[in-house]
Amino acid sequence: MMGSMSKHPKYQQVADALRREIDNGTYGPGARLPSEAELATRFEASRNTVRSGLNLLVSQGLITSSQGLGYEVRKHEVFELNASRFENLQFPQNGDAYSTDVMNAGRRPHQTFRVELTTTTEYIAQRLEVPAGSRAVLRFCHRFVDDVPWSTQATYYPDWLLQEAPRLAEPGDIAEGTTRYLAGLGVEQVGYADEIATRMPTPEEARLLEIGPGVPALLWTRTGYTAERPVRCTVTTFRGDLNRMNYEIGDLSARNENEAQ
Amino acid sequence: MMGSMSKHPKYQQVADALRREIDNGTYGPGARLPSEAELATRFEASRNTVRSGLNLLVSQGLITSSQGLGYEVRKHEVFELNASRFENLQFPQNGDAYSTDVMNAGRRPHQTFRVELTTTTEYIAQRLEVPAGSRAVLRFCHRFVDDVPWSTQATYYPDWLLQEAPRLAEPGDIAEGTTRYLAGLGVEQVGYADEIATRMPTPEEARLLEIGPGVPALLWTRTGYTAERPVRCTVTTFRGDLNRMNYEIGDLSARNENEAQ
DNA sequence: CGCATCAGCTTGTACCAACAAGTTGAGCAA
DNA sequence: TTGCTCAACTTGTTGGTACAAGCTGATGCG
Repeated sequence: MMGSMSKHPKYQQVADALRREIDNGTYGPGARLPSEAELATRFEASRNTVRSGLNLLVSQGLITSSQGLGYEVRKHEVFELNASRFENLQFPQNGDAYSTDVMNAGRRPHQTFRVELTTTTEYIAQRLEVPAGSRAVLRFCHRFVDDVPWSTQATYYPDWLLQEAPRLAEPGDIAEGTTRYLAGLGVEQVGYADEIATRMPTPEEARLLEIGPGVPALLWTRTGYTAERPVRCTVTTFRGDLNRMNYEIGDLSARNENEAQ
Repeated sequence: MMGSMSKHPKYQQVADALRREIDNGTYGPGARLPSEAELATRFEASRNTVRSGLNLLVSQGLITSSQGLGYEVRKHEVFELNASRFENLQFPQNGDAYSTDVMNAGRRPHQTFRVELTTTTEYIAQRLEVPAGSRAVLRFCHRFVDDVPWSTQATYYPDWLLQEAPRLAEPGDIAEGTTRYLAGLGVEQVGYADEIATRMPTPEEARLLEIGPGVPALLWTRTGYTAERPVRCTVTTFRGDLNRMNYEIGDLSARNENEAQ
């Protein structure tokens, strides 16, 4: 402790020391860290300084804190999302694929659903190739796994499509699935463009998904096209710490059959 | 100011108020916020309380701070990454595709490169289907755009492959590209598995990519397979605020030809 | 035994003070 | 003019204090 000789600020030394001890297993996933008072003694720092260091680790997603309980090392439990799977399955607007996926993993799925008439943001309008602010139907889905918020999914359909497919604007599920419904009306999707982005969640997103500090959001935008033009744009928001997106490209069929055994 | 009646803590009210003003354009991208002292007066709070609020916005990636200068609203400049493009191009290990991409965008590319013999981490070993800790060649690339760090790319080749392809372990570029080199030796890639994840950067990543607080990292793992087994695993790390990953699935060829015009 | 209370731990919020360190522009000296 | 110094701003760091609020287990009453 004497000759640290470091020109780093003290709160950073605290954070670095704790990070090392978390990395090397001194404090494993789920373990409780010493209290602020104990750390203050150990590092010969004030409680405020120790708090600054801990705060750094919190905002880096390494630990969490709860009043009355203390700090504990975050444990990561990742849920794999296979984006390629939906290629043939069609997109699970009514949550069929989602529900079976979750139940197959031994979890309990739950979702809320609503439909509303809204106007397009710049972002959505650009992808649907309609004027910004034009009318659109939003079908919104809020999904939970074991009562833990998992994702929000917002699918926008452009105004012109509603003439051909009025049931899109009606509240409630479309039993056969929107993709099949649209295909039955001659609107057939031939391809997708996916965009994946990440950023810190907005307060609204943090509330809906119960995202704590230091955890980024993973945003998945899928725009579906017929041969002529885009027909839908889906923005799905995930908790970044609980999800990973997977794509398979090329011919891995032989491999996948192996893994299935 | 009088009847706020809010049970939210004061530092959160400060953060919320500033966030609203950033959202509604009072402070646009790049704008400078009032100083801590001014905000303290306006919100009738101490400097520390104002700092707590500002800190919240910093760790949410909404603003940045610099000593002596003040706080300013972060401006987002996104660089699109088209993952599907590499499907046919082969993976640009020597940076050819990267350099042309960047120069086409009117930017100046720059990269450093090194090769080293290392051992596999659990994560890499699992994807290469080799024992954890086994020997592997790491070809590491650090990329810049206009001298701003852009990405780090680490490609691992399993031990067994070095018997057939010794040049992988030699320092320096492989002129024709590693994929072509391997194909010439009969090691032909037939598919990829991509994984995309996000999390807050480690200090090491934050240093290499100059990632400030409140900005997540975007991790792209691509495992390349021959018909029999994995032959390489590439982990690319991006700044989450500067990059977006794009995939195209299905038949969008007609659309892409249109856009090219 | 069952259960409510409370002491004693934890973190959260809010304030004050002082000084360090980075930036900028005014103003002076060569 | 040019170039340097420095005052006056900015945020960064570190210490202190006090009280609020959440959690847990021990205590003791009924």
